[in-house]
Amino acid sequence: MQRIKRPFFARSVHEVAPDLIGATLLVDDVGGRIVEVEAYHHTDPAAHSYRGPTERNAVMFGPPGFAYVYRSYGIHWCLNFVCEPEGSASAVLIRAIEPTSGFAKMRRRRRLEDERLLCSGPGRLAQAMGVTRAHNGLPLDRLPFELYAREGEPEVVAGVRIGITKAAELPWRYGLKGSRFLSKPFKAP
DNA sequence: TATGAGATCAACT
DNA sequence: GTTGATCTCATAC
Repeated sequence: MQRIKRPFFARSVHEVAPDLIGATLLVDDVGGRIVEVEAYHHTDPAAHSYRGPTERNAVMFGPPGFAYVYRSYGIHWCLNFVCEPEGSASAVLIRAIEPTSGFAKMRRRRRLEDERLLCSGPGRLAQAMGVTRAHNGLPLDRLPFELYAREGEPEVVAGVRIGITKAAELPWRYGLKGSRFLSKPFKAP
């Protein structure tokens, strides 16, 4: 498998997001195939970067190809990939993964048997893969991250984003068509 | 199947 | 003090 390098992320978040569907993401050898993502652009009221830099979102304003990890609802961690030229503060939220390696670790961390629910949601996949604040600002082309390009062209579907109230109508959610590991189904065309 | 509470942190009013 | 890029568990249809 071909490793994804940092320049891959130095493009519009709207190109990078669908291109990530089908790619393989591992953190300390635990992870799988990316089946669902959402794009967040700095001009987007729903993006953390919309109102400018803060201590939390500082990584989003840095160079592309780095991980932005934040605390969600005080409970969960969520993993993003920073995109576009440095300073444009756009990122892709990784929302669901089809587990392919490290099942034992994921089950232990999640205290859950059901494979389908191990990584089907941003908070769930971060917990299963052991992603925390410690990963915020780390480069995606170096350990503990491993990111491999997809082979072939998967069928990608788009839809409206989930769980947000601002700019909720924008169709910036992308998924692998027919995957049973999506956090929620995409509406039929 | 669907709705509701609770957990609990950082940004914002 | 309120809200949110969430998830789990409980209770009600």
